[in-house]
Amino acid sequence: MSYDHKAIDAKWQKRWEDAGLFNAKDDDAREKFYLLVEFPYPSGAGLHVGHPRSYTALDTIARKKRMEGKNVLFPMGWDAFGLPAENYAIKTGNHPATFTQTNIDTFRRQLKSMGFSFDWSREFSTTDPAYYKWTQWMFLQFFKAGLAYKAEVAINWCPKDKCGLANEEVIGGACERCGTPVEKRLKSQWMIAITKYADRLIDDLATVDYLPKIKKQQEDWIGRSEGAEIDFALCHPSSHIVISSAARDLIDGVPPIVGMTEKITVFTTRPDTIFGVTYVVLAPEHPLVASLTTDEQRESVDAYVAASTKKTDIERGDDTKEKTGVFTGSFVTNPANGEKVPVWVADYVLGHYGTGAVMAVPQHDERDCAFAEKFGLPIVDAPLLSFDEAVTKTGGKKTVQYKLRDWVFSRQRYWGEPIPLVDCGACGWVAVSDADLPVELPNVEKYEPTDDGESPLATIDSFVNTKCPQCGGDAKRETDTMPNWAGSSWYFLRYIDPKNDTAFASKELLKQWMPVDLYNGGMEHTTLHLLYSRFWNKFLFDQGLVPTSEPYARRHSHGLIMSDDGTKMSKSKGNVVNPDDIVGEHGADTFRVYILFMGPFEEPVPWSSNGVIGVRRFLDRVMRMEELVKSEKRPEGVPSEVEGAQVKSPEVIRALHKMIAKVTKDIDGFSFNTAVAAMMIFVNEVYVAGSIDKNSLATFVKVFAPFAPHVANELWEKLCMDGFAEAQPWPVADASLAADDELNIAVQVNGKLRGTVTVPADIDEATLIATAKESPTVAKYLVSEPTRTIVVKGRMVNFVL
RNA sequence: GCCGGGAUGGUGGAGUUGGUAUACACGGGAGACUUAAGAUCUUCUUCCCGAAAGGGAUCGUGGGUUCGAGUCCCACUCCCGGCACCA
Repeated sequence: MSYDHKAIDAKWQKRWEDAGLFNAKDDDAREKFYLLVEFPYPSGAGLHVGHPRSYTALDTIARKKRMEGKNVLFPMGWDAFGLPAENYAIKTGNHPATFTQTNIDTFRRQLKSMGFSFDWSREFSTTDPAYYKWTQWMFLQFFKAGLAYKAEVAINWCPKDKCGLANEEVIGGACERCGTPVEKRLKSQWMIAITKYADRLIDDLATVDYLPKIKKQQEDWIGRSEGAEIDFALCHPSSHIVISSAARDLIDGVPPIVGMTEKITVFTTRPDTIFGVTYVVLAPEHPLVASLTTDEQRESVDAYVAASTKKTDIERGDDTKEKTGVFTGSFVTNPANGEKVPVWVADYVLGHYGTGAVMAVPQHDERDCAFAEKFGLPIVDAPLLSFDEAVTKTGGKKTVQYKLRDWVFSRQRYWGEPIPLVDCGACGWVAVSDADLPVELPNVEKYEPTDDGESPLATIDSFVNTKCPQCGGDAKRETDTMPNWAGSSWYFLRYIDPKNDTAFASKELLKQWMPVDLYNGGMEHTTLHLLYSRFWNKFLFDQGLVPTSEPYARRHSHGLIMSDDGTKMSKSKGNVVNPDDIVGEHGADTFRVYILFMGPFEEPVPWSSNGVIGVRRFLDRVMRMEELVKSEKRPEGVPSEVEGAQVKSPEVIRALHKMIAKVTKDIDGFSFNTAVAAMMIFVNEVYVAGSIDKNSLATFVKVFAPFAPHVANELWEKLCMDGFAEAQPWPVADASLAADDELNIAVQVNGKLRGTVTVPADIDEATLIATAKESPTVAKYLVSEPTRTIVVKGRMVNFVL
């Protein structure tokens, strides 16, 4: 017999919704628990089986937490700005909002069909003007605090998407979305000074409970290294050294040089190797390159710099290729020993890191060594100083450098939040006043970026031309939009107070609900969304707008669901599993339990259609347990007046309490696969016993409810119990009822298993040893008296001869 | 190259602070029920030898520590992820 999943799924989903069972309560004496899953981008393809892995796991936790008496906030919404909707709009001419709305409706229907206990009353989309009003408002707080600034920078440019990319969106030198190699392009962009928070973003990791690999990845991405800046004076400062301000601005991260420069400042983490310096290298972008180049060398240096700037990051980053470079003709003095060393230009030195100049120590650095060998530069074996000695001797200063760069916040696209700033000839960049927020996206005829790489908003005169909020004069709006990471950087705050139109959320409610107690998401967001949102929250905290410095108390992460052949599911390969098919054919609970059972939550696991069928069989078995209540045979000696259904089997009771203990522990430890196995073992025990009393079955149903809520409630109702299964308190295991009265003890001779003995659980050691010795399979190996006997309580006896 | 994480039956995976390796499930075999199929139930299923009793081997490879190692240590091979000329 197979249960009717379609009827049962629909019946309980409707009842939950009608009862508002999963809505979080704002004024509630119970302890709060805020669970968060990454809200999806509602793509046209619909929900992928990968999405629900995270949702199912946290839904199970949410349901258990409610049963444990917590006031649970478990919301869902839509991260809906982004390129796919825009590309669709470009192709079809339809507004991306229409497409997005259709997709949201599909996603919502799919999520509801799985019975997730989201609080749908708090749903919103980042594309709602009532939401992005506050995204814009927050951007203005960055702007007013001086953390948002416009800069002419060499940005990562994707020629296919015609769009600038943040450092974090470039994977191996290629566009994260389309894989096109990114180019460098000089562009005026809005930046946010995330680097100002670099130290806190690292140091505060000590205050949160993240998986170690997540912490590590964030630390490495921020890439703090401690070293020193050391000046190398020019040997022949000449009057032709003039630094144009334009040249200085070319370099991101290099502070403007004041006055005449007669030195090169390098950054090194190894000042102790200063005596081994045999040359100094400037990045091709370094502002001193032009002025340091002598007339004899000018032609070759100019050609080299021109060639380097044309290279993509992939070409330049290829460290397997031979090093290239060229001599400038100038020399500097080693401040430690007065030695004269040549200055070279080479693109293995990066313009954006440190000072864009390095002291080369071929003896201690592989790259310097390769370069020195290629160009015949000396390699000297010199004595080492201590770090501090070296800094003092060279007159250098200790500094810290980061790999993290400021966040490029401008996108030249349509489907994003407009940056709410206007450019006034008289006042410069001015914030749109709060009363005029949101700056809504205007309708455009063409959604494509312009050929010179401007946002399509630039073509809408009625949008662009405006008045300055400060002086009232003619001004022009910024036409760039925000990256799609903007809306997701603070969405966890909006769930707390989603309808508020006077603030992004009320302070009282923020204080009540923050921080997020448990946040689960993909590892791929560790250096993007997770870092951005931590930074964003820290900034709001500094502004006194949110109550906690860290947004997420705990961060966990799930593995990918792979195709059954172990490769990634992809549309092009046609091996994508549609959750609708599984839910339609086997029901929501089969889908949920399979997702949890298929493998360890943190690991990637292949999808198996057979595994799904196995889970469905299990659910059918669970549903049929009800028959075992009615058909129980009364054991010998039990008086007839005891109601048959209430006769308790000690084996079942013991199995029940073992199962409760195991499942409780496993949910808390994210071991959902073994929790499911524990419930299967219990059900198997019940079938072996051939009967179960009603109370025990009801207890099982409560434990089962967070995993398979539809089947659990149906069974709950069949047992004539009142209310919802998930409205019951979470069962507590009784250790005394779970304890075995007899134990199987392994008996070893010289560490080799030679037999087992079954003994009473409370046996004393001497009796146990005696029993073990007499065991027939063991006795024959005991050719002499043991020199040593090792007893592990409740487990084994080992005789050492 | 550097930094993480892995490697357990035909398959996905369990394996406590070092203490009966292979739980649970899939797949497969045999049987019951059925006109039959499916479903369900019973049962076997790490490998090798053996009719069985039993014995031997086994957690990527090779060493080590220990009464005892999947688990700890050393070296190596392969796989997955992250970073990648960051001085």
